[in-house]
Amino acid sequence: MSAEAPAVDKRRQILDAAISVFARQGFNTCRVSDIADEAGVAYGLVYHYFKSKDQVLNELFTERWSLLLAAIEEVDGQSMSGREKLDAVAGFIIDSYRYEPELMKVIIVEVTRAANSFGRTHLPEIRRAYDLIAKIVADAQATGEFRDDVDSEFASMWFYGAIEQLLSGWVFGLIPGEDGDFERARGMVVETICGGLERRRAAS
Amino acid sequence: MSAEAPAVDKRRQILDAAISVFARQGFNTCRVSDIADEAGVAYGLVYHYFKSKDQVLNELFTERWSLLLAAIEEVDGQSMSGREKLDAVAGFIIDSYRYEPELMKVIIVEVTRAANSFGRTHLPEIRRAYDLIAKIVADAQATGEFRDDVDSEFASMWFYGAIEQLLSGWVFGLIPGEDGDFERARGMVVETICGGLERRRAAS
Amino acid sequence: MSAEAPAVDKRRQILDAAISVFARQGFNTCRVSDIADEAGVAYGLVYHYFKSKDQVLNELFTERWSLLLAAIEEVDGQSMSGREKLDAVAGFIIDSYRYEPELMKVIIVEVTRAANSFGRTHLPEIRRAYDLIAKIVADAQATGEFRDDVDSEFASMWFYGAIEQLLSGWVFGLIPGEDGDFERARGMVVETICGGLERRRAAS
Amino acid sequence: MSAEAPAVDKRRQILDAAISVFARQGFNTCRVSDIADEAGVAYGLVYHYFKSKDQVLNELFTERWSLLLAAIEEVDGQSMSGREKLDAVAGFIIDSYRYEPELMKVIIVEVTRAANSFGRTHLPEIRRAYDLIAKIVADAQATGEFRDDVDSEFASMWFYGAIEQLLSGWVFGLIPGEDGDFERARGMVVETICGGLERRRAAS
DNA sequence: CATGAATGAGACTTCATTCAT
DNA sequence: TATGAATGAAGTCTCATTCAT
Repeated sequence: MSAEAPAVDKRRQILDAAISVFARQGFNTCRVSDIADEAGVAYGLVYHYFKSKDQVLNELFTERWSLLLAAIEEVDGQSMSGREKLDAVAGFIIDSYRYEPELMKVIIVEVTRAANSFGRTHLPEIRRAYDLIAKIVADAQATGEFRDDVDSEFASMWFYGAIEQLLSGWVFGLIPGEDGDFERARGMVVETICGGLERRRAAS
Repeated sequence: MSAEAPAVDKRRQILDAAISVFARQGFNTCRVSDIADEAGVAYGLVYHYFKSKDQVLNELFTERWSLLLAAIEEVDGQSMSGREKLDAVAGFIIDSYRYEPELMKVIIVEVTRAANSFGRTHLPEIRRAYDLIAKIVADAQATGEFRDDVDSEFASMWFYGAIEQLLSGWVFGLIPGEDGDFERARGMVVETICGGLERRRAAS
Repeated sequence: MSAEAPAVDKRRQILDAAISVFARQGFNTCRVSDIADEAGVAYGLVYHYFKSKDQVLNELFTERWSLLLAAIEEVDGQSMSGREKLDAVAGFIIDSYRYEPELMKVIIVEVTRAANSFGRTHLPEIRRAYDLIAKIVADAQATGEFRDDVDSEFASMWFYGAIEQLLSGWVFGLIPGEDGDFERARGMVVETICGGLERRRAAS
Repeated sequence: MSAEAPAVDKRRQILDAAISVFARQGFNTCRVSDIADEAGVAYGLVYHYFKSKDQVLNELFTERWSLLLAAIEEVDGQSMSGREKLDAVAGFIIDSYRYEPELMKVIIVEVTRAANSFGRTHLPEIRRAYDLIAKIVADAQATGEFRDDVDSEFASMWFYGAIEQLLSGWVFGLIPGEDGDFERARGMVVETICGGLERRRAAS
C-alpha cells in the first residue's frame, strides 16, 4: 500500500561488504574490486556512492562511532554511580563487538590505532570519547566515589585501553570469546578498573 | 691498534632510519627509498642487508620485543610481590617509550595492533608477553595477594591494554608526555590496576 | 491554435551548453556530465539526443562549417575582384568569432587543428574550404589581378592560416580583441595578404 | 681510450619514441605503455625519468622551442633586411619540419594550438616567439622597409600563422611535401607576406 | 660492499555508455 | 521524453624488488 523502501539499497550493500572485506583482509591489502565483488555490484558503483576507498572506511567509522558517543552521553546523563556508568559504557562497547565483531574489528584495527592515517583524521571524534569517559570519572571523584589521586584523563585511558585490549584479544583469538564470556569479561573489567579507582574503605 | 668496528655500521644506520620513517609516515605509506634517503645510503643497499621491506620491520620488532620478554622474565624470577612485579614491568615499557618513542610507536601502531599483517605474524611472541604477565597475576592470586575471582588471562589484558593505551595517548598527543608525567603515569596505572586486583582488606 | 515549438528545445540547450563547456575545458578534459549540468538537463538526456560525446562536437562543427562553406561559395559567385572576395571571406570568419567566440574557439582548437582525431574525420569539409579559397585566388590570377608565380593552393594556406592565427591570438589573449580591433584586423590582414599576392604595378 | 657516452641513453630513447607515438596516435589517445613499447624499455622506466606523461611532452616542446627562439634571436642580431630575416626564420621552421616532421607535428598539434592544456602552459614561450618576429617587423618598419600602417604584432601573427598552416597542410597531406616543395614553399611564403608588408614603390 | 637504473605487476580512479523506470 | 543508477573497460602512476656494474 505504502511506498516501500527500495528492495535493495546498493549503498548499504557496499558498506556491509566493505566491513567484511576490511575485517578479513585489512584496509590496505584489500582492493576496491574485492568490495564490489563481495557486494555483488559493479566496480564503478563503489565510486558512484563514495568518493574513494578511504571514504568508505571513514563512513563506516563515523556511523558507528557516533553511536558510541551518543551512548556514552546518554549514560552520563543518567543519575547513576560512576561504577554503574562505566559498567554501562563497557557493556555498550562489548555488545557492539558481540553483535558486530567485524565492524568493531575494522574500527579498532584500521582507525583508532592508525596513528598515521585514519586515526589522525578522526582524532577529534576519538578524543571526544576519551573526554566523555574522563568526565564520568571526574564526576565520580567529585562525589567522593572515586579516589582523586588518579588523574581522570589517565583513568579514562586505562578504562578504554583495557576494553579495547579485550576486544583485541578476541580479534586475535587470544582469549575465549564464547557466549558467556562477554558478560563475564564485562563484569571483571569493571570490577577491576572501578575497584582500583574507588576510594578504599578504611581498613580496620 | 686493534681492528676497529667500521666507523659506520650501515646495517644499523638503515634500521635506525627505518624507525624514524616508519614512525613518521607509517609502514604502508613510506617507500623503501625513503628509508635509504633517511639513512643516507644507496637504494639497493637496503636489499643487501634485508630481504624485504617487511623484514626490516620484523627485525625492529623482534629486537625490541625480546628485550621486553627478557625483562618480564627477569622480573618474574625475582622475589617480589605481584604489585612490585607489575610495577617493574610497567616501568620497563614506559621507559622504553620514554627513551625510544619512535620505535615504540612503530611497534604499537604497526605490529601489536595490526591484526591482519604483522600482528598475525608475531602472534606467538606477542602472546608470550601476555602469558608472562598472566603468570605474574596468577602467582599473586595463589599467594592471596590478588583476588582470584578475576581471570588472570583477562587481567593480563587489562594491564597491558591500559599501558598500551597510555602510550597511544602520548603518540597521539592526547595526554601530557612531559618529563615528570612518565613516572606519575606509571605510579597511577599500577595503583589503579593493582588496586583493583588486590584482595580488599576487610572493611571495619 | 497551432502546436507551438516546445518552450525549451532541450537538444539546442545541450548543444549550446557543449559549446561553453568545450571552450572552457576542452573536449578531452570535460565530461559528458559537465555538459548535462551546464545545460541543466539529466545526464542520460545527452544520449537521448546524441549517439556519443563525439557526435556532439561533430554536429557543432558541421553546423557551423557548412555556413562557412556556403558563405565562401556565395562570395565566389559574385562579380568582385579577388581582393574583394577575400575581404568578404575574412569578414565572415572574423565576424563568426566576434559574435560566437566560444564556438569558433572550439572549432579551431578541437577540430581544424586536431590532426589525429576530429581533424582527420572532417578533412573533406576542411579541405573544401581551402579549395574554395584557392579557386578565388586562381581566378584572380587568371584575370591578372594576382601574380601567378605563387601557387594558389599555397596561397590559400597563407590566407586561411593568417586568419586562423589571428583568431588564435584572440583566443589566447595575445593580441587586443576589443570592438574596433576586429575591423582593423580584417583590413590589415587583407591588405597584407592581398597586397603580397597582387601583381605589382610597374615601378617608375 | 676516453670515457665513452653510454652505449644507449634510455632517457633519449624514450623521448624519441614519444615523438613517434605522439605523432602517430596523438597525445591523448596514446598510452604510456605505447611509448615504453616503442622505446623498447620497461613500463616503469618512463616514470623513472619523467614525472608524468605530461612532462614527456613538455620536455619535447621546450627542447625544440628553445632552439627556435635561439634561432630567431640570432637571425635578429644580424644586419639584414627585414625580408632577409623573415626568410631565415621561415627557413628554420620549414627545415625543422623537413628534418623532423614528427616532432614538429607534435609541437604544432599538441602544444601551440592546444588552448586548454599545453598551449596555456607554455604560453610565455610561445608568445616570446611571436614577440621576436614582431620586433623584426617593427624594426623594418622603422627603417622604412616595411609599411607602417600594419601593426607589427598582427603582422607577426600573419607570418607565423601562414607558416604553421603550411606545416599543417603537410601534416594533413593537403599539399605536396616532396623534396623540392620545401624550398619553393619558403620562397613563396616570404614573397607573399613580405611582399604585402613592403612599402610600395611609387607607381608611375 | 655499494650503487641506482631497470623491471613489471598491481591498484585506484575516471568516465563514456547503457538501461530500467 | 526524461532520469540517474549501474556497468566495466581502460589508463596513469606507484613502488617493491632485481640486477648489472
